[in-house]
Amino acid sequence: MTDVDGQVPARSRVGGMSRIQEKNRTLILDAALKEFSRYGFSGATVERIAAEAGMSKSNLLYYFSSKEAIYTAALAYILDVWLAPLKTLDREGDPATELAGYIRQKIEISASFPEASRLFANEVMQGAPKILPILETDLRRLVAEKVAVIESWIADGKISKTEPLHLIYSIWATTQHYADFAVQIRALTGHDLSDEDFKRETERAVTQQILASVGLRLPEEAPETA
Amino acid sequence: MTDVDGQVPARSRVGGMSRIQEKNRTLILDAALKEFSRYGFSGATVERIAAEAGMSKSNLLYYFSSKEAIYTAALAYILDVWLAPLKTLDREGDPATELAGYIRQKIEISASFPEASRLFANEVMQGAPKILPILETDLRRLVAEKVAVIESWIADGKISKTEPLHLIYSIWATTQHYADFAVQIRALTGHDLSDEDFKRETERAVTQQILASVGLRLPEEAPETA
DNA sequence: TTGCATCTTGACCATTTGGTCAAAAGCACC
DNA sequence: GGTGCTTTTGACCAAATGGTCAAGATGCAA
Repeated sequence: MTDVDGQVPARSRVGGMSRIQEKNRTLILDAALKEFSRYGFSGATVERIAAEAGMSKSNLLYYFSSKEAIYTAALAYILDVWLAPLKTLDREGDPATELAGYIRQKIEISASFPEASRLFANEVMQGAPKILPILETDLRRLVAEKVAVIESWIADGKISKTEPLHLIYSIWATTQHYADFAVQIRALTGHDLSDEDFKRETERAVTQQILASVGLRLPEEAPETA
Repeated sequence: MTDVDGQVPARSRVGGMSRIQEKNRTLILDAALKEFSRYGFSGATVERIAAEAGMSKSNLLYYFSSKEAIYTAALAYILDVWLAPLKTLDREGDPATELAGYIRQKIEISASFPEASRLFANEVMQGAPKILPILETDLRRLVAEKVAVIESWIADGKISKTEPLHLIYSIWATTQHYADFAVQIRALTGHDLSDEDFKRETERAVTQQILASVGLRLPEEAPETA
């Protein structure tokens, strides 16, 4: 996770921060996520973030030394969540199940943290000024690893011949699309991933499509928890 | 195309504008496209757009009354290009050829006007403040029409049963991804759609994937023009 | 060349906004 | 209740930026 941090006021309880600090930093990061994802870095204002977090601008700047520091911290705040699903792709597992699981997680995140998706998209679209280093190291390594997994599936004849990178890109693209372009989708259909039915249908459609592209079919639905 | 316009200085040659006006408006719109797609609406500065267009800020504001007017005009400037490919989907044509053609056009645009793609993505991600009305009318109508086309293909047994909307979304998502997330892709692979080989490979991979999802295979490559 | 509309610009203004600072309010511990 | 840290805030500042304006340059028809 390289440098990415947001400076903590001077001497804090060793190994952690005070209750107040912890609470406020979280409040701020949540507000920042909302603001930055809605308006982008330049469009966001520190004042509004502070208001959303329920404190004065000065106080916010007591916790984070600058707008940039808030932004960077917000990015770091979501990055783990963002990358976690890919890490679960397991070479030993059944490809259909693995891919379906990955897609389910991605869509779940698009549904529950659309702001995270948009923040990330925004950052990358602006040229990834803050996280390019991470993309070039951590993400690159992770992706290379998973490309190898997919290649092993191909080699074992478990899925049809495919360009692993493009497979990954299209999973990213399709799943994130429902968060990033939610407004457009809503304008066209009135639906939204916050709509349970639409979410289920989306997950099914995306999964079916991706699996078909590597010659697989939908795995059996996991029976309801009942 | 609803309202979307950018005000022309007072009395102009009936039915058109002077040479200078035409030239400068184009210069400005090109510069604006670059700037807005790179920094988003708020992050863009009129000064920089003017510089890029090779004129003073005051002069730019002689042609467009405000930053917002430039932005709106830039959106209108790209909107046609943006929507054109979908219009070509022909019910009478062969589904594999039609879809492949559509995908080719989308990727072509992602490659040659990545700024257009990013500008559009940016606008939609910010809640489509300017073009929501267009999405809800023109785009909605166009999409409904093409959904019907796809449904007719399904009814005729030409492609396998699919959710037409999701099919369209995934074509949008995958093709635009290569423009919007170009930086990320470059960070991972060093490649880019400006790379002819990579572009060809991408087009092939995306087409293959989309076609497979509806039970089709790649149509024969059109032989080289030789 | 003159006269007029178009075009172009620098000086200027008001507002927004990121960030500083010193002082006040809380709070914990003796 | 005093002492010293942490937390909180309003007043304030400087830079950036969108937009105005009056004056000057340019192009063009007669």
